[in-house]
Amino acid sequence: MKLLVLDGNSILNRAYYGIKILTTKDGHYTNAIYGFLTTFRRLLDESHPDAVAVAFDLKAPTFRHKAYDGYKANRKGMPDELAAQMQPLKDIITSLGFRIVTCEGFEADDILGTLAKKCTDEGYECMIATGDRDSLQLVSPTVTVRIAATKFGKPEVTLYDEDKIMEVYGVKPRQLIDIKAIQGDTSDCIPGVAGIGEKGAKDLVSRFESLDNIYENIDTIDVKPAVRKKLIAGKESAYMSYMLGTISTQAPIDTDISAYVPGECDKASAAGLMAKYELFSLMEKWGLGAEDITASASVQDETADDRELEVITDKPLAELYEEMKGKTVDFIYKTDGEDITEITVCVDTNVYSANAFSGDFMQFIDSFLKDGSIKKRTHNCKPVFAAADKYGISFDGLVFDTMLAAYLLNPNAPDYDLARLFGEYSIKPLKTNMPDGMESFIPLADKLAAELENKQQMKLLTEIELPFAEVLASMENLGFAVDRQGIYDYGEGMNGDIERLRKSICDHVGYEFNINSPKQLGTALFEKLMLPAKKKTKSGYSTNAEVLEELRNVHPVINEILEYRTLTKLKSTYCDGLLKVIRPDGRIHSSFNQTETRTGRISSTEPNLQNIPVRTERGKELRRFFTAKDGCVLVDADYSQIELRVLASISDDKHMIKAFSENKDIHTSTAAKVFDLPEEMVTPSLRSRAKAVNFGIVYGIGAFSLSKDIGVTRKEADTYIKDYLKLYSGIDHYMEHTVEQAKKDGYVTTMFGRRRYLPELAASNHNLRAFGERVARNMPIQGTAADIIKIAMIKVYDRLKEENMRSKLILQVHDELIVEAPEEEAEKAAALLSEEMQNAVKLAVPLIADAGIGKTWYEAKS
DNA sequence: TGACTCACG
DNA sequence: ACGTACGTGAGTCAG
Repeated sequence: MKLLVLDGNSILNRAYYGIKILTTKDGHYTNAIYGFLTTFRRLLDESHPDAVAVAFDLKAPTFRHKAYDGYKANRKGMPDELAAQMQPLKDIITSLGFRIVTCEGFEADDILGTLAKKCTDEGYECMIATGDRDSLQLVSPTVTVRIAATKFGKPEVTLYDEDKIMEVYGVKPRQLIDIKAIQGDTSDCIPGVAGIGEKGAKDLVSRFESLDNIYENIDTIDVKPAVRKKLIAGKESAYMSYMLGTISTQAPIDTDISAYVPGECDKASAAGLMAKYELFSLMEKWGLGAEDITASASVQDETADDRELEVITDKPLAELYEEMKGKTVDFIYKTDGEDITEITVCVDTNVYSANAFSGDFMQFIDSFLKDGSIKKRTHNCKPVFAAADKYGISFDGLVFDTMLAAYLLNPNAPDYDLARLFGEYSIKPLKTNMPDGMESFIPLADKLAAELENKQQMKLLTEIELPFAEVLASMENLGFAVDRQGIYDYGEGMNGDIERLRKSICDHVGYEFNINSPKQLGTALFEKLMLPAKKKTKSGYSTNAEVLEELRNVHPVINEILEYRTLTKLKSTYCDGLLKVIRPDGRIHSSFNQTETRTGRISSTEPNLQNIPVRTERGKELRRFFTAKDGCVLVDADYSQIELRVLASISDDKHMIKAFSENKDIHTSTAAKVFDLPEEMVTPSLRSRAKAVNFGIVYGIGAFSLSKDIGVTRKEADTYIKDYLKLYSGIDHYMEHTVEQAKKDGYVTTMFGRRRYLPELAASNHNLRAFGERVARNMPIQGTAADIIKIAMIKVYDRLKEENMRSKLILQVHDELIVEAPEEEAEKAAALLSEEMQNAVKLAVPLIADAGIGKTWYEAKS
């Protein structure tokens, strides 16, 4: 018989601090539950116990604070975010069939001790799993301790037997109590012997065996007089500490080991709970599947959908197409990354599959996709738009996309994979004679559609995200022409400078080292050259540009390091990076992700074309190699101050609206107001401070960060902000109102109904909550701007098509659009672009977009 | 894999 | 008492 005993509280605690905060979409914290169950599973798999007990302290344990927490230390309980996870975890453990043990007046440790002793008495093996080291004293030939830690979000288990303890501590397990009795333990309020610490205690016990031995021979043992004196003075305290430090083996609990043999797992309730806490990745590990969620009570009480799907295999595709006309059709598909290779469609309750080997597959795809009378629902429409675009067929009649819908419902989700969505939304599959995914897709689509209606986001989906996916697909297919040779030469041209700098830097330091390693660089600068270290990071000295900037005048090597960093960044990320992704057509085809950001912006990957250098002249040069194909030019237009205009509009601030309506330079206008000067008197320096304040306001601002940004004292920065908010009282009011509303609703929204949930606002952790508040202030602004440019892009795309122009939209960089236009169309395209951008939506202030034309991105950017 | 750094809006 | 602005992606190092 083998018993596994878990110290529930300490493992939960370790899990909580070892895994970054995780919440479900409605704000339940789950990171500790997740970590605990991962560790638990691992322990079971590694030790194969016959019986399992999970011990918990009865009252919420006091979270151990370090001394500087002062008098509050004893009153501060565990963080709310952790306490809230306790009961759900216990429920899950119970439903999995395991027994939880608690005992009034005894700690979890004592339960471990009692069960370990009982096992020893009965000749059983006992395995203890815990997060802290107190239990190591229980180790014996038949009792082992596994110290479970969670590092980098992964469970780590270290096994301690007698040998390992001897190796680490140099003593036998029982002697750990003696050491503790002398050393003490502040976190457990064990005094020990005053004046003797870890080293001294270890030394004494390893030389003289035990506390008793030491005191019995206190006059004759070989120790320094000072130590002897401390020992004598602390004798009473030592013996009291010994008692406090000894784990009880007498807790009045059920010690019939066979009573801890796990019972049947109640799959339905375990799966129901895991689904409720969105712990889908755990379900598989615990042998639970989607069918178990279905069986769970939380799903059963919902109105059952008893439609039954029938898979039909022998209908000619041409007939199938006829059958679909005028109906709503659900389809899911597979691609090989390029083309659609397989499609499954559902008409009424009949399911049909076809793949690239079916006779008239392409013909079918063509007629199916282009027929707008067929209303289509699918998951992830962009690749379908891309494939259709590639073959020159149109894709019409799309009315719903579960991926985009799920993103709108909650942009915080880790991904939008179908399998995860089935779990998250507790989907009960329809009955079918041949499961292929459609049986779950249909109820998912129905459910998401109902949710979107509920939250009044259906328009956002059908009028923005769905048509926008088509625009993105087109941009991905088109790509951006580049001058391969130009990029290559530019990169090669830097090699000499990089090597010269590398040599010189190593000469300054006095030895060869890897400048790319922040660790080695930190050592070189702050230990070898003894430069004053400003900031520290978790793992050492900070060497970022901000820190180095301040050391510029301290040592000539700093300048070279900064230059080295700039050049190697340009070389590796941009030159080497871009050269790797140029396709045979001479163009770079970035991927645009529509469901990545929490604000509604898109992101660009492989490569990221949204962070091509522009702020420095040397970096900006790269844009000379982003060109238009022969006979074409680039038209580039960007919004002027779109976020501040959005802010002026949604906050309805009369001063800011006035400034924009009069087409004023907003930063100058702000400076004039905040510093109480006529606009003509605003110096560039004052303007740039005002600019920083405007930025700060958009980001949710703090006086400290603002002061750092513009180099004034914190107090001055604070005055700027106060004055600003007094002058722009509409903004002040808006900011307060938004945060208040967010706390009430749990989410914020853009002008177009895009949402972002903010579980952080309910956090007890001050920093986390403050972060939530900044996000609450920023997201509606950034998100509304993102909505606006999406609308503009759809309009530009449609107009170019309508007017039969050959100009094409090829890139978006948040507030900037780039069109590749035949030379003869350039002027018209530029006018069209600015016009559609400016008229995308109607705000309380005008939207301004300036367009430029040029052969390269460098020249086109106005 | 996470931490650090730095490129962009 | 605390820590320090919003949103991204990529390259590099080191454990």
